[in-house]
Amino acid sequence: MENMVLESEKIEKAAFILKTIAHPMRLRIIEILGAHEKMSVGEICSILDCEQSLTSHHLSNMRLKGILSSKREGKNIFYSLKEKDVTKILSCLENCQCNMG
Amino acid sequence: MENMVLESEKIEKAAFILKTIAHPMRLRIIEILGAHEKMSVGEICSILDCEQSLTSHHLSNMRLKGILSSKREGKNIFYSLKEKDVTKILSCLENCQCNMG
DNA sequence: AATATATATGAATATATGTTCTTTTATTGA
DNA sequence: TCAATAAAAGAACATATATTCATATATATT
Repeated sequence: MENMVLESEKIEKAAFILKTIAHPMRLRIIEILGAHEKMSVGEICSILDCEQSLTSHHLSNMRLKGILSSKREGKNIFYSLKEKDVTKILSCLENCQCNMG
Repeated sequence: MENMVLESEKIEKAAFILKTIAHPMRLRIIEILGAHEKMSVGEICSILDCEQSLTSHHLSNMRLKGILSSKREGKNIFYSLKEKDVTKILSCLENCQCNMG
């Protein structure tokens, strides 16, 4: 294709990232971490009003896939965005949405 | 949350859109339609080098979910982006990716 | 009307995802 | 060392998604 924005390898990567974040809870997590630098699992749980285990599954899923990083401090484990840039996808969606659906 | 970019209903919507497009073939379709205004199923098939039925499934999936629209002209059915704004998600990804993963 | 072409549709299937519940591991502090 | 707290990990399950194959529908052409 002439005007391709993304070449083939990058398309795969893009799809992978989108798939990883395409879930309401995970988007909220990204939003929270976009605003907070780092946050413990417990704090995230209570903000999202979501069970520990489920929250933890989502968090480690995103960590495994390279979106988040984590660091233990005492009893807590703090998660943060590996690249703040992901939040740009959210603001982008914010703009797109008015017109769509 | 204080600094929320997206409120709750919009988060759901955003997740829905992301989920809908989070697939290599579908991203390519969006890319193509971002560059072409409208294109027939057959043309899309051959550009993607993808089987008719699979292509059609992806296309109607995205149409059902409000990302694409379609219009028959003779034997062909032409698809187009319902909102060109979706392509912004791709360019956004393009920028994000250099740093991620 | 018969045929060819373009596309959609549906069933079948394999695979992936999301969620819940239970158990385990790590850390701290008594 | 024991109990408490924080989080991870794993099994089980339900649900969703992607793909293939076969068939149906719509249009155009003869």
